[in-house]
Amino acid sequence: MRVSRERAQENREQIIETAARLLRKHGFDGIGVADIMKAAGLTHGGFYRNFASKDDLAVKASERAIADTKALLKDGLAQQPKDPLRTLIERYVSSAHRDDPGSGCILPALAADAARRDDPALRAVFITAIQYYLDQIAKLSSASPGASGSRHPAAILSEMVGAVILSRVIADAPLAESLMAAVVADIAGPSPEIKSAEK
Amino acid sequence: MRVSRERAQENREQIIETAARLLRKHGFDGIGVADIMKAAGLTHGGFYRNFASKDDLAVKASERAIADTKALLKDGLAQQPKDPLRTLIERYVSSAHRDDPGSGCILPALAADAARRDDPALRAVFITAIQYYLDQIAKLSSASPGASGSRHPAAILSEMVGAVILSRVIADAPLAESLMAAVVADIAGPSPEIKSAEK
DNA sequence: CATTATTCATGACGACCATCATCTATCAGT
DNA sequence: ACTGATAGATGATGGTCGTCATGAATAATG
Repeated sequence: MRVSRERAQENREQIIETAARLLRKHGFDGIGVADIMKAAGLTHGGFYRNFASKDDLAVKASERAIADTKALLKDGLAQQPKDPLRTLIERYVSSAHRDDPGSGCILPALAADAARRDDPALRAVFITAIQYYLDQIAKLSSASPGASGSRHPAAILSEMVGAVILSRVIADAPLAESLMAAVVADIAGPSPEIKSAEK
Repeated sequence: MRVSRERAQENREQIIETAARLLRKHGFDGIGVADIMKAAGLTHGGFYRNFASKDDLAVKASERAIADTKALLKDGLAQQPKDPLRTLIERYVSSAHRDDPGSGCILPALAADAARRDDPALRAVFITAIQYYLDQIAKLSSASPGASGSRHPAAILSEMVGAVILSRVIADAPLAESLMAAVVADIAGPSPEIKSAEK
């Protein structure tokens, strides 16, 4: 059952895309190769022609997930150019992000899983993601009129990641909403509406 | 192969203790019932007389892990009564905690895993842990001379949890050390030695 | 001391896992 | 059009998983 080169490449992309979603949703150990292939519209047979191992796919899927997240962030910032740090935080620490780990940042979704494997390639991907966020936060901080100009980017990133993870365990409970609101206000300052109302 | 009631109870405790350690270290899906039992000095046969399922053990092991952490925190605070918030943060966001998830807080170790299961009992355990930390931080914040008196406890807890998770992916790299240092300083203010040197 | 109850070991069960061998159909190059 | 290469389907492999049935050995009970 051979298929055109072009189509084979599309299939490969589809596998990575699907894996990026399912691995973030179910964890590295929570989803199998066969299920990923089925979700990608294929059978498990062709897997090892495309990837050396499941771990190999995990690396490539994580890279893809980061690339997607970067693009998403770029779009978001372009849409709301003023107070970009607030825009980042409000999108990151949100119920939308909490409820859809499959298309969210890999750090809250998979960092704990990645930390348990001693796969240097996988770790490198996550370190790259962290560095990216640190750079981005540093840049946005200096360009923002917010209250957190002086905080270290590592502190802000830690807070963002922790908030999403905690809100995901809490799930629907109101505690999650108040936690997220507290974190957003802590990083970006009180919301502009409130600030103007106080005047 | 019957054993005294007392001994049976000890075995049960041993299983929970061992599970608390191994689950935190390897994740819920990273370690099996047989391995846990073996590490506890038993075979896998007697497991289902003690626990209804592996999920049941996960709940009880998580509860145990929290209880141990509470005791550890209490001891730590008793040893260094001044500036208790700083004491908490310095112990929580440390390379010792980063390098030994098996005896550390369940939140960075297992919250992401717990968030993926829809086991209300397990979630409840984690929510209890979060509430405990929030209460504790609120109490210690007001009793501390540090700079973070006005921050919301949820913001501080998120930052602590995120910092430990991120430092675990980064592992040995110097980036982890600088991240942890930044977070400690962010929450507890610059270290007292530095502060006194500035005078 | 005899009987009963119960803890744990041995072993098996079906399900799932990652991985690979083989085969088939069809694309790519001639 | 013919032929070799190859993507992907089918199916098997050995291993591991959670769970349970059985049995042996001994503590608890009378």
